[in-house]
Amino acid sequence: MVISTRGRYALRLLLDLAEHADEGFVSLKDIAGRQDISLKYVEQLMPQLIAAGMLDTARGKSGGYRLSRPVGEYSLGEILRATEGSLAPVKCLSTDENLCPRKEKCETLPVWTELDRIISDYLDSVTLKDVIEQKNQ
Amino acid sequence: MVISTRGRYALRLLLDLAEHADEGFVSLKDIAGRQDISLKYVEQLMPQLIAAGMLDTARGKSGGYRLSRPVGEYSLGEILRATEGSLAPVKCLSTDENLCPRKEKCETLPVWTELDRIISDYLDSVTLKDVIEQKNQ
DNA sequence: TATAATTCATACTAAATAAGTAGGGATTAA
DNA sequence: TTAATCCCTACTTATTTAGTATGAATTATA
Repeated sequence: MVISTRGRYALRLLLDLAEHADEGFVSLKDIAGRQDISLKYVEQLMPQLIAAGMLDTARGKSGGYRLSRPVGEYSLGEILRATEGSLAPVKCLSTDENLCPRKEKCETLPVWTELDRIISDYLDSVTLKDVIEQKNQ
Repeated sequence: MVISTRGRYALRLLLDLAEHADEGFVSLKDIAGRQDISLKYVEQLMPQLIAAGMLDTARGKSGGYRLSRPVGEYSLGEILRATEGSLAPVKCLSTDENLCPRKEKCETLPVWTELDRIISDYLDSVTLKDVIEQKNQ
């Protein structure tokens, strides 16, 4: 799995926000309810999305979240990278670079690198807007 | 991670066999030694590769393994699917299909389906021969 | 100004998966 | 006959994923 629950939930959460963009700040409770996801779990995804500059927030009563940009300006790559940390399909490519001692002579590394590029290219090319309009293929 | 140690090891193992194809049956001990992988761990990958018809084996003393086809006829997709079980980038796509109750109405499913297709297409297009000749890009 | 609804922060727990070990049986060339 | 090999199954450990729990800080609103 390149993409775990964190990334999938984050995406659904941003889509929900996009679809309720006219309602001002939307509370996580509402989103979690609609999306049928644990409130407490989703709360943990927020800091990373905020750090990535994807959301405006309002604290306190009647607070909530709001997209900070037009929906066409969120790529899935950005969203998933923010929540997953990495989209690398093999361990060799993620975490710290000097991990694998075979790196230099490894015959398979070029394949992983290319696969990684293909995955990233695709996910970077699709935006929230595309998903909402179902222009994914 | 789409691809875990199992798949990476299996690939290296088949590459090693390809590069020693002129030596007849090659023992796992030799391969594991050269590739610096635990013999006992690699032994567990073999049944799946054999079941997939990728190898000829000889049991008993001076036995071992041998590729059963020309190197150009092994795609990485086949190798990795045999050892990993699935190459699906999200859980929604693998295991049993009726897993997710949101399946019907899910807005994100088309993206995962397309990503899955892209990954499979690439891995199915590269063969052991390509890797050996470093024609991966 | 009190209160209830919210975000925000941190720690903990449980479940699942990945990775590796271990022991020994079956087979067969030498 | 023996040593080297494949083959089979069970167990163990480490890592990651997923989810719970507690509660402090903030703020609109009654």
